[in-house]
Amino acid sequence: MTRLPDLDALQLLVAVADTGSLGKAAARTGISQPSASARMATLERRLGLKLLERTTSGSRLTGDGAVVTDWARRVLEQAEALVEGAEALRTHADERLAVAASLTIAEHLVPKWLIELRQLLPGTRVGLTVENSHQVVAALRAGEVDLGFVEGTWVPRDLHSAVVGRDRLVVVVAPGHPWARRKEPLTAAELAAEPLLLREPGSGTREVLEAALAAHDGPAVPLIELGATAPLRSAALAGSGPAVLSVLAVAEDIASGRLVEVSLAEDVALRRTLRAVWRRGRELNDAAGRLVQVARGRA
Amino acid sequence: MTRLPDLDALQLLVAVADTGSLGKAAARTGISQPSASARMATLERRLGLKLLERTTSGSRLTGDGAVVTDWARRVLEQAEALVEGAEALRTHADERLAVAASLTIAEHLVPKWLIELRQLLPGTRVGLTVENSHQVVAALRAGEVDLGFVEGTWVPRDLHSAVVGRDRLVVVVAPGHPWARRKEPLTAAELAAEPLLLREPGSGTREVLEAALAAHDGPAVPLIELGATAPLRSAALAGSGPAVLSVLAVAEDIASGRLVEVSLAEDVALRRTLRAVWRRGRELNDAAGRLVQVARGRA
DNA sequence: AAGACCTCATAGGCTGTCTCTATGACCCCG
DNA sequence: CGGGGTCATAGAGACAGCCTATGAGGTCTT
Repeated sequence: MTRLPDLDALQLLVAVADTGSLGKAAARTGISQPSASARMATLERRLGLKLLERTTSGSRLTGDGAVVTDWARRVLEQAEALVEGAEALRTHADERLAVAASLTIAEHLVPKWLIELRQLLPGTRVGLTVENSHQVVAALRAGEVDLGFVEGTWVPRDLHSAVVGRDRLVVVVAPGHPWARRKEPLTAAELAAEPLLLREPGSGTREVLEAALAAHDGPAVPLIELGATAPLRSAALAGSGPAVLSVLAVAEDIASGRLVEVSLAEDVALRRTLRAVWRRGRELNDAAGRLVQVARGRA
Repeated sequence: MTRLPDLDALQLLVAVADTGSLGKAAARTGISQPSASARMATLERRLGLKLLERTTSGSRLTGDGAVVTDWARRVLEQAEALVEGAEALRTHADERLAVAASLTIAEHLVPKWLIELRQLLPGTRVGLTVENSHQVVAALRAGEVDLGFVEGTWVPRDLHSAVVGRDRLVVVVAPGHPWARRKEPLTAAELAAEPLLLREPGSGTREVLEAALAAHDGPAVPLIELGATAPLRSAALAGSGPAVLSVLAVAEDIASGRLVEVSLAEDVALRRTLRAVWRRGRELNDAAGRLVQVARGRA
């Protein structure tokens, strides 16, 4: 089994990289200097790499150390997003700011927003509920949550809303697929005729796709229908066929080349708007307003 | 300080999600069933969430559990990439397949390729050296490595090469920046006139930018010059100004909306090719060939 | 040139956590 | 109404990590 590293050790490594000294890094992470020394030694032993150049005037990263530190930052970023998200889930509705978000937004965006919000308002407790768009609206109307995030074109009349971003559905294929080498954008008619890997009927992404292809006799009978994003992505990676899903779920796969995005002609409209939603009449309190600002990119 | 979770516990959580049983998950991760039970209990306590619905016929995820598991998968993916990368750095040249890669590729792509390669050829040991493009070529010529990965337009005459992908330099700004709301693509002249956040002269990204803007009197005097990608990204996130860096470094920031990519007019050519390179004469062995295939997306 | 100050490493002792095996309680199914 | 599956509890043991105290080495300043 892969012997996984210790997150505390990675955090310490990053601290050393930032401060240039084992002692300062130890202070920053709240442990003693000898412990930090030992911890780094075991990390180095476990990875089998020399990460630090220890001199009497501090510790600098070796070449390998710099590369590993870069990877470590990414691991920690994801871990912190998990912790923030979990905290938001935990403190639910009984705290200062109760938020409900649809699944895509909750999974991919909310944790990062919360990390940023925490820097702006360190004391704020945020509770997060994960629901579908209709449930989010219901929770808002019932006063169970202060703020909601939904995707879709649909605008409820009795609620305020603000656009915080856009989601794009993309058609992705494994690199071996013929579409991976296409130069010309895919037309709506072509996409409508092709059997695809899709989310189940009734899901948000499926509805967007159906609306976009309705004029061309909707999507063809799917190759596979799956109830969640993760297995859909796996199927696409395995080369089962073209999949349609949110760019948020596959951005990194596209960037790294594990999946190829098939460009679409302009007659295929697979965008949907991400909105913050709240109750009319009830003004946004400070925390909610800030969160919307963060989500919009602190305008 | 944020109490970080234990990676082993996250791995166990994912195993429970996959197998549907604490006992099976325990077996899969190589610990006893009671340990698994206790471990999950402490994870739940630490996060303050009920993750599992324990029944006498197995354990299923709760709603919160499903969301946390999704986040956990992302954490683990990054952690495994770190371990794979570290192993490759460690086993260097004294093993079956020695690889040299330039920094951008090594940081962002190689670990994922190695994870995939390991699934295809479990026994293969890969050694990784991180160098700049010129050093990679030198190492190939000297026979120190079997395979290299470089970025750039430049093609050495005495080496074989295969295109494995493309890198794109992007102009990114924090969401509050005026350019974030632009509709029209940015022209080369406009970009050349604007003070930017840049890598230092001589770096690969800087050279590409200079070549692209040479016709318009090069880039303007930079706002800041930084020697690595990570601080450049941080500066951009902080809103210091428009930054120019590889899309690989900021793909997720763009997807999540923390940074906004400014679209560029067609007269700004900021692409560079990623190539696998090897020695003429010396045929690629099985492992090297597979790795190239993986990098190209198993064509 | 020498003391002050910084760096990191080592030693010894302790606490705490995680582990295992063994067992029990519960439920489903035949 | 047993058998086979689930998970929880209990008690003992091992190991890893932490801390304080100290030492050794280098740098900077006076």
